[in-house]
Amino acid sequence: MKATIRDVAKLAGVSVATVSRVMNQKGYVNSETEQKVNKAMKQLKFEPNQMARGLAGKRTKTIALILPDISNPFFPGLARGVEDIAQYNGYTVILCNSDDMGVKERSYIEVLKKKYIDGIIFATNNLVREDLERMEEAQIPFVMLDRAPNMESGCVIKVDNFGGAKAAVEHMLDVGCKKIAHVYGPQELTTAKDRLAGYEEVAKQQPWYTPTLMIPGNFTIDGGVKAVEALLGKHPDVDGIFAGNDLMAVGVLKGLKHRGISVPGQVAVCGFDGVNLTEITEPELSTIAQPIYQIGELAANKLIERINLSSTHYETVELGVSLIVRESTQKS
Amino acid sequence: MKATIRDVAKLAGVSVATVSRVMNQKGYVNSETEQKVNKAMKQLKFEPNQMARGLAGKRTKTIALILPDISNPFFPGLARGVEDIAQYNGYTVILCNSDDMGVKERSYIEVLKKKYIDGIIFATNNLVREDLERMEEAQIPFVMLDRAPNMESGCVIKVDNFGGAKAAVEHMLDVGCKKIAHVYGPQELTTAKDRLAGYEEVAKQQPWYTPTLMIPGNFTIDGGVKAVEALLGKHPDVDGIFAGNDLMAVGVLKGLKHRGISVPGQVAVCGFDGVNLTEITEPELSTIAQPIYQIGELAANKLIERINLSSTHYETVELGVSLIVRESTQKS
DNA sequence: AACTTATGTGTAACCGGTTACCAAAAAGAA
DNA sequence: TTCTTTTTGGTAACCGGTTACACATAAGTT
Repeated sequence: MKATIRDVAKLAGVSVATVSRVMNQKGYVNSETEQKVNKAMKQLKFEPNQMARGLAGKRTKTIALILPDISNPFFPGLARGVEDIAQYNGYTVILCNSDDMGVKERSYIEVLKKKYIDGIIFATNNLVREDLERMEEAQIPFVMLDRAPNMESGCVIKVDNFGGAKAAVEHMLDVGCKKIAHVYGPQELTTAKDRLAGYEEVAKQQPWYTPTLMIPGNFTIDGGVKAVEALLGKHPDVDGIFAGNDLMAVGVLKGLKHRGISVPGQVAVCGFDGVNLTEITEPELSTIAQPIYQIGELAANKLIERINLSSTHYETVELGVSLIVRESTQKS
Repeated sequence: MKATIRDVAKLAGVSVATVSRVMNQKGYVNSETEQKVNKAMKQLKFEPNQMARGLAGKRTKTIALILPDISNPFFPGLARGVEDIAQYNGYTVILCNSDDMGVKERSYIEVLKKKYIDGIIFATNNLVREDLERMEEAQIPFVMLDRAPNMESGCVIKVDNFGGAKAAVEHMLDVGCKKIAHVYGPQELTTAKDRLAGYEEVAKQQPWYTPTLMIPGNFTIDGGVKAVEALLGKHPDVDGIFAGNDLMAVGVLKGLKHRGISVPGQVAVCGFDGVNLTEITEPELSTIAQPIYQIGELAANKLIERINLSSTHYETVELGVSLIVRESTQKS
């Protein structure tokens, strides 16, 4: 039925080793022989069995992307970046949703190990040091997104959350806000923590600064809605809200709308992430955009680089973010 | 390093065949022997190498999901449904973005074949009959989404696009619309075609019906925006627009906003699909919701069923859609 | 001419499972 | 007691590649 390397060898009148050498461009092969082999491969429509290759050579040309939830609007773009680069380099990507649960992540790692995956990209935050160490032992290259760099190996890709948050608050001051609140995400996440820190850095310099202007929002739309309630109770006079991510910013918009407060007229709103949905809200949301797609690309590129070089040295890359000004902060 | 089946056999004092039998619960094994083997497996932390299993047994416990673009808001939910079911059944899913290009899809199929994937879910529409036939020959089970059923094998999952479109138009008539336009998607897609047909079915009965009320919109936000321009030129008096999908509905909303036309006051708008972003527009969008997540689940379940039964008979399942009424059609 | 070194190709073991086939012991039937 | 039939378990081939090692020639050095 399907041609094997031995069929090709027989047809070309050479040994399997030679065929293998031709396929993989490895070792010495006389160019005439090579022609013969190539012709035989064409003729038999030979397709090397990846399974067999994997077994013998320990390479599967498959990587995995573990993320919390592909339904979260932040991740499709990232996944797309990863997939495009993977595809370009002949890799295939396995998608894993962990719902941000450590157990699920660990169980995925086990499965992936058994499948001899070549490497893993973690867009999650629940693995403890120990888990990562086990990855190293198992010699599985990996890259992490938005992690605190407390390892001696592995690659971490992050964006300038601190700087981005500062830029957001400064921008809001620029457009004339006199009292800016911050709705922050889960503090176990470095991203959320850094953004909060960025807010505080700038806010602390302001006369209106007070800790109760910082409200938890859980990184969800609903969290944003609730945060507005909580906030307006204590500070009916806020005129700017910086949300720790776009989802919460959308929630904030909803909450304000519900209260009959106009945006940006009475309150300016700024998000963080730059997901597509910031363009379809009314008003459109100003936001600190992360280069989401590029992060995916970079992660995949770094991973593939590590796979090829079987290098494991610690490395961290920080990408910049950019302020995108839209209607939600046009106070003038 | 890693324990193999032979290590286990040696430790348990049995043969590899017995170990394999225990692992796979196949053939006769004395329960005492089984205990011994299980103990040995525990002790050595034996993890069967999936690669080897695949090579020998032709099963990889991996399925693929080929879709146009995971960044399109319709697909993350679908992918999530697929992944959840796959995961539950011990399968792993490979994600492939085809950008709706036949070439890419075909090239993916080739790659996936080489990787001995167990089955494929197509959420795309560019494969010709010939391609599908080749899949059958290769004995790869597959299920398709929203395809015209012109095959004698394969599983097709679809939703009631025709009925949904009718329901949308009827709903708009109910709320008092006197002239309803339709922005339709690419007619190569059965989904778009069926929705257009559904619109026509109801609209034709109305005194205001005229073909120029049907405008192409390309299934994109921008297409929706442009469609509004085109439409308002010819029919400044429309008071209802039914968009063939939510993305275009969002575009329509944007276009109307730009023209200073109020929704739903002057014009009611209804979308189709039920993607999340319909909840964050202003006003929130009424839409015909597809059970997106469930479609993914069903597709995965059907595929796995086919893999297990190696059945190939033609089958088509149609799911219902539901009208979700939100602000954009509350004319009263 | 004698000795290296580079080039070209084949043999066979190996990766780690699955399974067809065979043999022996235990249980049941005649 | 003897002859099936059912259990139980081992041997070894096989899946389809990769690659260490051996061997033969050609080319380059002294």
